[in-house]
Amino acid sequence: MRLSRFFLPILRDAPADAQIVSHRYMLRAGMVRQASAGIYSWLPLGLLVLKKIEQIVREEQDRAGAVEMLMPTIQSADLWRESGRYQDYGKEMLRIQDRHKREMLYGPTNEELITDIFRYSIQSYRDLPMNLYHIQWKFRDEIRPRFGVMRGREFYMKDAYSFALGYAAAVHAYNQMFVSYLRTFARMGLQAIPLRAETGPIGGNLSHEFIILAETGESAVYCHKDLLDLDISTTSVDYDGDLQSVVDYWTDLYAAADEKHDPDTCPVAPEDLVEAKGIEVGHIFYFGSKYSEPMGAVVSGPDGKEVPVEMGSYGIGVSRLVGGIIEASHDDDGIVWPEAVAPFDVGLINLKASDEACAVACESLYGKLLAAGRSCLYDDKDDSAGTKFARMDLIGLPWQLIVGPRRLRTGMVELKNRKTGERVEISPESALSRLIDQQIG
RNA sequence: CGGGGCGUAGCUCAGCCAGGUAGAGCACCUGCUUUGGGAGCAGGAAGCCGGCGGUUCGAAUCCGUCCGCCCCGACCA
Repeated sequence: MRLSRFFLPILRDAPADAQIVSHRYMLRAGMVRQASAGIYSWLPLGLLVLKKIEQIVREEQDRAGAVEMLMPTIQSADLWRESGRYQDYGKEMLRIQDRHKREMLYGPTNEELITDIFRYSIQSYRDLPMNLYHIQWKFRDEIRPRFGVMRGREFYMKDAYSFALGYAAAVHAYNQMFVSYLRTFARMGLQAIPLRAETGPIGGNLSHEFIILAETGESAVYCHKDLLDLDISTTSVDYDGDLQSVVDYWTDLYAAADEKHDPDTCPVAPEDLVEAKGIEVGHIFYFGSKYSEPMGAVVSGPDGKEVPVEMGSYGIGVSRLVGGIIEASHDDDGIVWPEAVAPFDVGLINLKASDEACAVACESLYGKLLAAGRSCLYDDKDDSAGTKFARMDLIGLPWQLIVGPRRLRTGMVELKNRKTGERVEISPESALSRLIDQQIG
């Protein structure tokens, strides 16, 4: 993408509304624009990141055996009356009427809808287990939306729903999601910590939330320091095999949210205890027959008798992750995208657009990067060098390929790593081979 | 929903206390000079001062009301 043809409304000053760093950088980098309280338009740069995250989530869900589908944003109130949640959910649910005065709602979650689909289609235990997910916009009319996309009212979420016969199978489905969440967040360059959690309005009796550590996180977290060093990528995972050992490995070490942590009874020695701030990016629930029973989602078991299916639901806040990753990865100059979620792999800077040699060199590099399958934002604008550097640092692409007349006279360009700040003077050919041949992103 | 605050140009803000016909920086447009860390000079365009009502000869400024937004708290992917 040529910057001259892209839509990247950079702000030099952050709007006064934005308080936390991710919100400020998202606005300054032209990723989002607020439409109203807690509701955002996703501008091109933000959408690219949102899609990258979405795709990683999708791939890991698929890998874990979940099957993608798509449910609507608008739901009928009738289903929610069946489960009893039409009353329970309260004002957080946005209720609307259609022209026939039918009561509708903008879905805050989809347990009812998926249970309805399931009961209509599945009658036999032979079709179980099953895990269906979708990635769709949700709306929760938060009392106080804040922190940009971190706590919007409208948000993009992956939600999966598992159906199983019996407790053991249901827990296996739960464990599958548990492990896939660890993998999902690890791929985004995040260290996620699973915390035993309350089940809240979703219901049930087994639940974990996944939080990532960031200084600006909303809640305090206490955990054993070794938990921060666990790495799921070194564990080979067989989703059909026994996952309990993996789950145990990740839950044996102490980890507790602020409200559950008691310094007096904490089993971890003070020198091993880490206190940090966290952002919740995922939450999984096992809730048995809470919905299947009232809604009549039953299957015939091996003995021919009907039993309600055991369910779980599993959410990842996709749009929240965009902000969460920035919270976890930025510096004073701007965002520092992990390569896996960066909107472009490479930022190509032409320091002097009016210089013929620079333009020719940049065009060549740009073409070769694209031909090799690398995404590249080519800054071909006629701005001063300082402006270009500051802008590219702000939007945080992992690699900057800098072409200026001074170095080009000796046939060299410069390659800068956004994260480390390391710059090397290098030939264009070497730069290309480093960007293309090496596994980046 | 309780408490606090703010709405003036795309963004950051001044002006309001003490009423007199709209300001700055950045961004934008034109020209020239610049080009390795947010360039310089000159010129230009841009605002029903959140809406409505009131007081007044006169309201961005004072009063009332509504709307929007932000922050703190209780709730949440």
